Amino acid sequence: MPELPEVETTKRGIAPHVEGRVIERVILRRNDLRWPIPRAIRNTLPGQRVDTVTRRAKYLLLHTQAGAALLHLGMSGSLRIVDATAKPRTHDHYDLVLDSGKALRLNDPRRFGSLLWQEAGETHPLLRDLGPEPLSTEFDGDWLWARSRGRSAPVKSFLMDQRNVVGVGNIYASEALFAAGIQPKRAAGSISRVRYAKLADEIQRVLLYAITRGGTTLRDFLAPDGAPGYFEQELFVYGRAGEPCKVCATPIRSAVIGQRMTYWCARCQR
DNA sequence: CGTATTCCCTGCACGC
DNA sequence: TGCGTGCAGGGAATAC
Repeated sequence: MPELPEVETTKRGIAPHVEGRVIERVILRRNDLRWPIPRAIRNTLPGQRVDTVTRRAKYLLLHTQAGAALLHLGMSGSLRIVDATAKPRTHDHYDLVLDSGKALRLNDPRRFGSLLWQEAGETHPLLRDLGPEPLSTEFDGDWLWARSRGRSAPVKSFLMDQRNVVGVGNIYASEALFAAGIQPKRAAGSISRVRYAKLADEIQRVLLYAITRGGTTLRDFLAPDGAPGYFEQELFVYGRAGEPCKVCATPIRSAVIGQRMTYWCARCQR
């Protein structure tokens, strides 16, 4: 399940193969993923040169003179650079065929991913209301603190709301809250400025660490498998219900918060 | 406006 | 061995 570190790793993996290349043609093996694939992907994108590849939240943007293709991996998507002639496998939904003889190919079994189009000079509606990038300078504890005043929702749900900060998915929300010693069910508005400073730091630390780890597998973008950005044995709470806390040995608890499974240590997190 | 719930989809773990 | 069931998850849409 790609979270921000995986998407960032994917960006770094594909950029050298895609930037400066012309997309010669687009092969769509179905007309929709999460949403219908817009006409411009078929009509406008072919023939365009990709100037840069950037990331916004969990979207990858392939920028061209005419506009940008927006690629989202959903929860099961992965992108690989393949030979354009390579036979597609099950769930290979589209190819962006490059003038290098390679193709950028999406595989996405659950089809929660998307392929959208943003006209040059415009911002796609789905990107309009997004909060700050967690690794940017505009994101810090004061931002979270100010945004959370008067909010009764659990801090974990608050963190996963893309309007407050983007890219903090289910795994990293649990992990960052553990690292900051904050109980995930606590109302967002009841947490002090000082504790939000710690939380913001931990969010950045956890994400940066995962990106570092993902970076070690960048070469695999030309190989069959994707690149995980984290390793199970390095998780402190996620997926460890009933197992001993790695810090204090108290059994890790779990509960559904905001329709998402959440893990925490009742002793380390208050 | 903020919060809670529903929905999309498939692979996999699990129980019989 | 095979089948049915339930669950997971990003996040927009919908309901309240």
